[in-house]
Amino acid sequence: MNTDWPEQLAVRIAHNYYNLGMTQQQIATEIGIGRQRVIKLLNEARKRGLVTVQINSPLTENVELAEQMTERWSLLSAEVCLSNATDEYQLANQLGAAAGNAILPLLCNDMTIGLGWGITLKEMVAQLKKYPLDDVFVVSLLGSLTRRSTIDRFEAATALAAKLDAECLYLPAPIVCDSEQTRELLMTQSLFQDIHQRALNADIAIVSIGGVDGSTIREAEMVTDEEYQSVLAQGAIGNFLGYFIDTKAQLVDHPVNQRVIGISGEVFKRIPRRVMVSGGESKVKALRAVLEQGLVTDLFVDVATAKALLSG
Amino acid sequence: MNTDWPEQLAVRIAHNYYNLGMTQQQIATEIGIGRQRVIKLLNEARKRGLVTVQINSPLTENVELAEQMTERWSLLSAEVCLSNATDEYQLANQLGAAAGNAILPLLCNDMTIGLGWGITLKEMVAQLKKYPLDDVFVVSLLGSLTRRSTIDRFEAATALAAKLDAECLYLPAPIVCDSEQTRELLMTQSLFQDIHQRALNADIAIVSIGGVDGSTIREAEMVTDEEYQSVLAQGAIGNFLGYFIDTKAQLVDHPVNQRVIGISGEVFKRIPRRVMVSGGESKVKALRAVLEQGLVTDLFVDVATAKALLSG
DNA sequence: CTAACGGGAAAACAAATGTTTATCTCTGTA
DNA sequence: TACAGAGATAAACATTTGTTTTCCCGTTAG
Repeated sequence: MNTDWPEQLAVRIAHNYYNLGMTQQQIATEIGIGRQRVIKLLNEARKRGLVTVQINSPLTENVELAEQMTERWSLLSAEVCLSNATDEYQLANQLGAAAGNAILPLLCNDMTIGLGWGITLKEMVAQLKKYPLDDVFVVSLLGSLTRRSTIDRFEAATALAAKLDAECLYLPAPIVCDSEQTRELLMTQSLFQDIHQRALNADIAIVSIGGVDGSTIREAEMVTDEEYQSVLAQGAIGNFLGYFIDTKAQLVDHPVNQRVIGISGEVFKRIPRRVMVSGGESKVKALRAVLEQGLVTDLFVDVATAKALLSG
Repeated sequence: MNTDWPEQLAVRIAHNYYNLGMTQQQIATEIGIGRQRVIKLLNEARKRGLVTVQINSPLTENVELAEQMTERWSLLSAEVCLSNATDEYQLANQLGAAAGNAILPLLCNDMTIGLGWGITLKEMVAQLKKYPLDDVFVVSLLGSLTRRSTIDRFEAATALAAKLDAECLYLPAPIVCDSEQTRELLMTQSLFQDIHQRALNADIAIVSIGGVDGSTIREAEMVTDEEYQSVLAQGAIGNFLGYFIDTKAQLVDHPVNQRVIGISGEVFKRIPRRVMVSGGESKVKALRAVLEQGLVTDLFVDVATAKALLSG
């Protein structure tokens, strides 16, 4: 395209500049040409691939994946963490460590933090360092009791509140009630209403997602196996904020969803900052659905999950 | 040595900076850290080898070799040219092309140019583009006639003068006289003296060197085979400015050297700019000797020769 | 021969980069 | 609790880098 390209000269300049660290002016005077010629050749050398900058790190890929996701789903931020996890617990642990560090700067005084539920968030909070704030409330976005016990492996709100010196408000209700009637009854209680309202007005929400295999869901005995199979058959691909959702992140039309103590996607969207921390092959479908609907603003996943998400 | 190094952050910054072309300030604000932290991490990333700059060109090596030679022998300039030559002629041709381009900028009006002799210089001059100057003289540094003919394959002064619109002064004498007496006689001629003086006062000299195999020397029948063998036995490793020199670039103590019409190293050194254009395995020893003695200020060689020179 | 054309150099300017200093917050230690 | 030390930010400053404008010179087309 151009006239003849003085490669030897360009190489010499590039070598002096990048390897020897000379200044462009020095190079120009030494060779006896104008400084802007040095600039031009340096730029062209990069355009032509004569000069290449390499970033040698296993983390390089992570950063690139994070950027692609930020771009694709218009996120405020995304972070991909390295993981060699062989089971769900390890993954939650590693993901939690990375997410915890990144989330702290988002928190400040006089904030209300809505918190989800699950092993990932529990792990994240557990690894969080002490970070005292003033006048902060941590509010459960979902019911917090399971059928099995009152103190369980998945509840994170209390622990987070402790780390932040915050007050903890949690919904004294199961995630999925026994019946629609129970749900109605609970929801009319004024205390319950207060807390629920508070959750809706949170400044930031930190949530995870339940995957298609439903391991956590079943372990917690949120629903019976029969119910679970039934809702799956109805098109459920995961559980978000207590509700079973389909590939469009819409609530599955199934009686179980009528008994959930949670908040719907549309209402959830009113919370300005919505951080998703999740990972694992079983959650990819649900994650993608939630992302496509713009339900979250910030995303933390592991490499494998990021790749899976982007490849769809 | 340091505390923990935030590699993920560094990678992210490096990626944004080098691959995406963002400004350091942009990166700092986007991530929410200070600009000098970006600078520090960027620098450290390079120091740690996290970020690598590669120059992808076969010429890269040439430039590096040239720099090493410049450094090692305190040259004003050096250039190494790529060559795939299989014979002496090709090499002279390629070397000449590179040297010619690089030499032109050294020439200017009102200059006296001392010129050596040999196939390399002849080739160089032949490929030179027309470059008219004013009041320039081209002077032979050596006798210019061989035993074989008056117009020969090695004389370059006339051709150079033509390219430069310069006047050509050449020594109407053989390089090596038949006898010491002939030399004495020639040297007393006033015309001869004039030209010789002129050569000594040249502003720039462009010379080559005769190698240890003496191919050119014998082809030109400068000396007889017997004489050549004899001078070799005396320690000659090459021919510089007509004289046979040893590994210290000193004149070999041999009758042939008494019959040479040329100038000695010490006198030659008075010429401020002394450009050597040469190459080939057979010339390495002689070249190194000349370089070690600081006899030249500028050097043009091919890759193979450069490597050989530096490896000694 | 003249008139565009294009590349390169010089100069002036704008922007980015690097450096220094002061200050602040954590951290570990006495 | 008090106190040095490391690491980070902010601000001011010096230097380097990039861009724009203008001019010169050699080339080329008419």
